[in-house]
Amino acid sequence: MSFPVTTIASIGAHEGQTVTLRGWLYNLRESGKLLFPIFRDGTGTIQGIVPKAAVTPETFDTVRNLTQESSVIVTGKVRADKRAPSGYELDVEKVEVIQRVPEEAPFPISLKEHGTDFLMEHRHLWIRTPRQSAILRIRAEIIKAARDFLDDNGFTLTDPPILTPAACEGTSTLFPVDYFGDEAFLTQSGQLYIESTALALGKVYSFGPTFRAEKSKTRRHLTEFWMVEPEMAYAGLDDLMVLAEEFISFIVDRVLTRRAADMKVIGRDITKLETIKAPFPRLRYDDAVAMLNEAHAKGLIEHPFEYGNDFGSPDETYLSSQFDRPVMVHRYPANVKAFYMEPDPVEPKYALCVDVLAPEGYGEIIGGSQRIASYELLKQRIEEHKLPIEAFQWYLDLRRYGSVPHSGFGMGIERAVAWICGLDHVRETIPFARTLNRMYP
RNA sequence: UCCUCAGUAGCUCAAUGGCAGAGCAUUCGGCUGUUAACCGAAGGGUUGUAGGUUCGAGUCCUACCUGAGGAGCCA
Repeated sequence: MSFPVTTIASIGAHEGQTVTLRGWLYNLRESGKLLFPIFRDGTGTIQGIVPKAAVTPETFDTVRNLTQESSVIVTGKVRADKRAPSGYELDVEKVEVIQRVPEEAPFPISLKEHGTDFLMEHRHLWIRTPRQSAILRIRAEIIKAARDFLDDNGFTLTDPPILTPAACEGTSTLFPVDYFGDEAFLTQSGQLYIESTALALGKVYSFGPTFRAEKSKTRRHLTEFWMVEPEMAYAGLDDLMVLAEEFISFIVDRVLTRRAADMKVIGRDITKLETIKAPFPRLRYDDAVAMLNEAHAKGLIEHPFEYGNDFGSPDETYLSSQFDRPVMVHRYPANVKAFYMEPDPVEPKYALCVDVLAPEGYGEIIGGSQRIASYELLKQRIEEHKLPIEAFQWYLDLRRYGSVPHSGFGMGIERAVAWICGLDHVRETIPFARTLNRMYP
């Protein structure tokens, strides 16, 4: 006799029915002749109950001798129970053991606390725990939401190359790779390439991995991370800021709607996300500097801010803490920003750029700008930054043939996930984080 | 690259310069409603590496290794 195979996430639809679950033993508690095995199947966890009097001696012994993370196929009857955290329990009738974890080499991740190094060393197993699984499901939802938003708003996915001949921006440190005897680099941004696809297709985006060889050791940095980068032809900075705030609002709303159970598992305070609705506050760089100076005068931030610099991490944290939703800081001094950014026609010392700072101290999650449309100005900027002009001829072509105002931004997926999940480090936002000191597993 | 901190049982951590300890995990026993269950017992150690000071070093000193947090840089 067989029963429908179901998932724990949808177990409520089978109340009163006998179902089969395929998963693993998460934990086992025992009270005399009662066993309480907790099963997980990748969609959630559910507690089973096995009274000695209700099953065969063989089934009772099998369950009693199960070890953490042994793989099992369980058949039982779904019963609503107020005592259960999820509202349901499983009256176990039959257990088939697929592989029993031997006790002399037990599953390393216990239910107690572990240190960061140990957990990262066992990341391939750590991801089985409820909290980590929930984060990975939320990450998937954020990516899907980002892509759905762009797909449904007329953007075409265009994949830029990952192997590139030279630095896109000439600033970040790149990972070199041997390319049949020549030197190539892993991409640090698809932007220059999607500028060209935007002039071909109008509105485009890329979604893919990005590599930075900088020796950053902070909670906000990975050497390999994922970015989503929309780019729009015939669009200026104001259009870009509207896109950014609607994009983020959509993603947050989608996560709150579809991943509420996972947000509960990780203990995220969602009242801090329910306020995330467009429009977002807009703050000129100069006004942000004024806020920082005022904060320093009141002793709220340690170091005085020197006009003309880019914001440091403590500065971003202070600025974002002043708002209940992401704040868009725009029009930075052109000389601290990338060579390709369009100067403000009103005051050319400012760049038509925007950084979106996430609330709660999560820092910059989006950086974007209107791109220089003029051939002469772009050529001049490339020369000023001492970039190899030959490598940028194709990029200059975009300004030779039908140049138009165009704009785009990049959003770091891991920083967005860290913010939305309320995590204290981006290493938990991706299945296998690549950091300065870690390549294993 | 710089600054700060850490490294002791499988894991998380104690130990005034004076016998190497606890909780969890594992094994055994007990408990019919447990929620990181609880109670009892057992096994489990080259104190990151190398050198030094000392009657005596997990503890003090020097160098190195590994990791963490932060700065810079960035998303």
